[in-house]
Amino acid sequence: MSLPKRFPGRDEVAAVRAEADALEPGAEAAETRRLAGRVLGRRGHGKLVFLDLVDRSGQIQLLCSADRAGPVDLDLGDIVGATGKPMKTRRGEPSLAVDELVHLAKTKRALPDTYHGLVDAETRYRKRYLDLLVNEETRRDFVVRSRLLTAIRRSLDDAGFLEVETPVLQPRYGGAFAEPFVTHSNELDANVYLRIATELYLKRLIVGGLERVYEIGKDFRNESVSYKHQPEFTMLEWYEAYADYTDTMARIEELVATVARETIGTTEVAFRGYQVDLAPPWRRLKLVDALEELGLWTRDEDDLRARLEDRGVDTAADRSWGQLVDHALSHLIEPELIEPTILHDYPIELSPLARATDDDPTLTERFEYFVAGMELGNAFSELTDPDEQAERFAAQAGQAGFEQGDPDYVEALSYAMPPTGGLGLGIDRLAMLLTGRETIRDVILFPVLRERE
RNA sequence: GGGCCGUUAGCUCAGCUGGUAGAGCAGGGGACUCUUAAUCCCAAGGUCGAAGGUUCGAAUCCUUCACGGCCCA
Repeated sequence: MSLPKRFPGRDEVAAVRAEADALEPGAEAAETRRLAGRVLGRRGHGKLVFLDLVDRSGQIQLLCSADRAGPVDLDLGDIVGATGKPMKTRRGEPSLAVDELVHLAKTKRALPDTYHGLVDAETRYRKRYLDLLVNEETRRDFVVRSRLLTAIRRSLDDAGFLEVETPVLQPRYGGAFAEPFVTHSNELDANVYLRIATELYLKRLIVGGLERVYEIGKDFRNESVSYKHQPEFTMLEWYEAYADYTDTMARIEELVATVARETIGTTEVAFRGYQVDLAPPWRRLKLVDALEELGLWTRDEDDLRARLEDRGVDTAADRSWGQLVDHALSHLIEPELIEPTILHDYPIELSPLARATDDDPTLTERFEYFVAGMELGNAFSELTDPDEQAERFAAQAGQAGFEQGDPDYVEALSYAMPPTGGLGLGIDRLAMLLTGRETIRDVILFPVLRERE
């Protein structure tokens, strides 16, 4: 027997539920409604059967009496279409009194336990469809993620930004310190890299006069996996001509607060045991002051290494003063930045694409911002001078894990780039914050896992 | 890469110092017209992650491997 290929005129479960909820217990509405979804609960009572029907909008009880809808023959997990009238049971449960129930799809396997849900982390990630089916919170959190992206786009579009797309496959990778994935183009007979950042292409567009651009897309970093790292992750980058990093600070704190209000209805979030308010203004803290407070501000590499070792930090892998500062930042400062904090004015050695500050040529107009001990993103007043950019690249050339240099990008700058404020925001981390999920795997539908067998 | 923990029925979990595998839910059969983890009765369900080893006997002890989780690098 062939099952129906469509079910037109469908109503949303949540809407019908609201309609039914407004009735008096025992009452039934006059209007017919049509619902479709998956049956996740059944309470048989002889010729009266109660089903729990779930669609993306919510859950409602179907009341099927044999004399009205005929016998009910289905398994938990089947997808059905129900036609009937909104009603409220004598016990006050909003329901649909079913006149006709049709099978739209039949399950051939038993669903995971709908009471305990699907708990096993590995199965939840490998078979996300089951996680979504059975765990309402999973469904809810991925809706939040989707709305968050919509809210970001709306905010930036309203502010006059253009959404653009730049290459994922790049002949030369840049814009961040990271290990790339390498692949090969048969046609070009050349290695190409999966992008680690969109930065250098987006700034070419600023040179080209697009003034305000952003891209939301995947970056790829061939590095370790942790609760806040995945090899494939989603990043927002924007670039705004005629703005500096102070303008960017104002824009990001406003954006995050707006997105939070639009997606979860509040700027107050609970994350990793902390309760934080994302509403601006965020705390501003100079990196040098933060280091000084810890007794770690020194320009001397050996001295800094000794002070870090005194605090039990293993610096064996750090091969420069800059790396030591970075290590101090991630191990000793970042975990303490609980309230939303903008940490600014980074050493020039760590910031080859950022413009120097007016007061101190060894520092740059760069900031990173943190919430609940986790970095959300990175931003700066963009270095626009082609000669200085070429020198900065040269200074880093050959150092493992550092910026590779990009002559084509330097050439673009030589056509004059307006002063520009740029920013990156880790979308997955923002999703973690807004959903309260403690691991990035819980906000990425299909996180990386090793292949079985 | 290192340390620790985990892997038993479709799902959630028991299984003691080694004696040959259990429950609840789901799935099968039946009863039941206001239930909501509905209830009740019946029957069924397993390469105990994999491979070796110790032992009369291994889900249990040992070794290696796979996958996952947490922490560290």
